[in-house]
Amino acid sequence: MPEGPSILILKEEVEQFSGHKIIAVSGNAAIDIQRLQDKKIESFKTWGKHFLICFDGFTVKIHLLMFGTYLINERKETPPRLSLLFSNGELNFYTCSVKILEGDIDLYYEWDEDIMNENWNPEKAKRSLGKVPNEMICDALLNQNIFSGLGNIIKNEVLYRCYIHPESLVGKIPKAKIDEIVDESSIYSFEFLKWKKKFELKKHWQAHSQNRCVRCDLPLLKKYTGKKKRRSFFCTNCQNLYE
DNA sequence: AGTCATGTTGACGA
DNA sequence: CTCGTCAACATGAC
Repeated sequence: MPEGPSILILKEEVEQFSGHKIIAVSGNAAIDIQRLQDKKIESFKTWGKHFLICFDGFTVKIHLLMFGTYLINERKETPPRLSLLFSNGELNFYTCSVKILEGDIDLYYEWDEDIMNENWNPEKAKRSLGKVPNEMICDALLNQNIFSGLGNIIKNEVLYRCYIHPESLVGKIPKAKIDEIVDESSIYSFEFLKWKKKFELKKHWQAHSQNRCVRCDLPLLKKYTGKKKRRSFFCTNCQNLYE
């Protein structure tokens, strides 16, 4: 379900509840959910794939992992992990991780690591990449403390766009190419967001889950790459391997 | 019907 | 102690 852009869509969809009081709370989340009863939501925030419900003094962190879903003003048959009722509607989360972060949320997150945050700092990402020269770029891109919000789809599309083989070592990739990858990670994420809203995301995939290179027409290779062993789709003809 | 996937954490052993 | 590996979680698309 979620990479960073999908979580931004979630945030947009629930803004109608920001500032509202929770008039009933239920669910099977492993936290003291009654604590949310009658509390007013100060704001919704996101840090990459983390969805944050901020209250006075604490924050509920929701991570949808691979299969998490949510419904607004609708319910499923299965019991919700967390269900919030407001005077103007309801918000239900299923099969997700729910945790509580105590105190000031700014102490938990470096907002400038989030590739879709208005304060995203690409120079910081480049510095962080400089510290992991022996990692494969496919792993480094998925590192949430360097590219918060970047997921496997974005990884594959960015590397394809930049002509970089996923198993390239970070320290061997020319600096200009590193800059391009860093910039493209944010650019592609916002295109992902735009296409996802129009329900036409998959139509625009050039590498992820694709069989053939649209540039040279050769078959794409599918391989579980790097320490993270996530699926990579790439063209060994068009994407350069730096090792 | 079995396989696989937009993800992360924690346990365990070398 | 640290590293790598693996299980666990859990749903829906094909």
